[in-house]
Amino acid sequence: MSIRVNRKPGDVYQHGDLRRALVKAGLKLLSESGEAGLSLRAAAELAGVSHAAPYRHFRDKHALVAAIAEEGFRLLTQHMREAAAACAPGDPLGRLRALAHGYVSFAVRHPAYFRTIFGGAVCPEGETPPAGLREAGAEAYRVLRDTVAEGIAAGALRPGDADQLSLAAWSLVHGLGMLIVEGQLPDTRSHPARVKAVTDGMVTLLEVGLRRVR
Amino acid sequence: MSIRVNRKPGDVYQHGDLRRALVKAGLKLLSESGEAGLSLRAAAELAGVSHAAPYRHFRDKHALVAAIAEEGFRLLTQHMREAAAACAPGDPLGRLRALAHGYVSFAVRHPAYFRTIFGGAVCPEGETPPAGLREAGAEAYRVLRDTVAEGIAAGALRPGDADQLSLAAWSLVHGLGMLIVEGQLPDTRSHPARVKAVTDGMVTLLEVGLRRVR
DNA sequence: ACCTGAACACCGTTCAAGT
DNA sequence: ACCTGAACACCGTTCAAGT
Repeated sequence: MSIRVNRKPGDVYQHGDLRRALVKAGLKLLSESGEAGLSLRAAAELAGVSHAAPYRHFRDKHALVAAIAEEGFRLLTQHMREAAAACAPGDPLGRLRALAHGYVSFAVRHPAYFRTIFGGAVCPEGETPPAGLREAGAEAYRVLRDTVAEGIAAGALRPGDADQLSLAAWSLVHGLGMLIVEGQLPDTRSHPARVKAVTDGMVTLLEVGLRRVR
Repeated sequence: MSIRVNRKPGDVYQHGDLRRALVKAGLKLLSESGEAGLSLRAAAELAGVSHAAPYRHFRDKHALVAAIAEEGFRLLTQHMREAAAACAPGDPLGRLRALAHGYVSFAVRHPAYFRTIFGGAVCPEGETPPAGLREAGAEAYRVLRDTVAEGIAAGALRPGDADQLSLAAWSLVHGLGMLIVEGQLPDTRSHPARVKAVTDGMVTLLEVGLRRVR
């Protein structure tokens, strides 16, 4: 048996890392050409392999897209965490607001990632997304839920089921992000200031609604 | 000039109605095979014409999908109206709740329509959906906004900007519908009772938040 | 074990040609 | 004016064959 050590100039991935290289290529394709530009063959070409090679690592295109979406979801979670980190500790309402801004601003800044994460290409229609992607989603949800629970415990939020409040908050920012990205809110499309204002207004509404009445 | 009166057995559309026949074929494909089954060629075949014929009526596939989405949006609006009609007049809060249930239940019952209406296939990425689809969206929004305005005027809802409240309500139900349809809420996927319960809880939360404090 | 190249069925789009 | 049929470039997927 021989292990190839020298790679040809065209090779852009390390031996054994084709899977990772394909995911990275997919993210690049999404950034540069949008969802329409994401094809299995283009990802293979970017990774420097034949169009059939990806099938060694992914059962079908859905599986590749799901892996790309999982990576995108972790970027979204990181984006939310960073937005919240700028906030003073012990201020769950401010943290909630920061998470909301982080979520919506990620959607606006990376529309192709956002669409892919929550799009139907991730698995056959009618099926549930694969475990890795669901776990990435659960991680993002946990960040939100922890903040909501903290807010309830601190008495800043109206007492209630933390999951119900969290799901409502998620639906709110997710719906807003989707409507903006899909062009249903023409005023906000590519008007960052308008996006921020609309998000702010909506978060204020959420806060007013969820705040504990004193 | 001659007008063809007799159609061959394979013809399924009236002369001059190919456009309508293609939209109808598209809706059928969506219902039966989902988004993946919606192709220009399949729609043409269902309508009984060659794969090149649609280009007489639609500039490209985006234009056909947009026309199908417009029709789907009008079905969604009708679904909302019917849900609200079962409600006592002069009860804006109940009407708002009915609209929310109508919106989410349409998403669950017609996931392929819902995905297509708000999906990226409706126009090239980065562009705004065509006028017809935007008007269909504006019509649905008006139904919601009128109810919100009525609620404010009647003193049932907290005073405020009707557009801001309406956008928040739309985002909430849209986000919930999307998360369910895309399989992000595994508990609700194909569990109608659970969907109803979750929607109900969220609408209650919305009501509590928006209700005028007495 | 991992990848290649040919092959297949499908797709969107264009265009000369037919009526 | 409206549609057809061939053609082109692309796609996902499979499979025998190579190392």
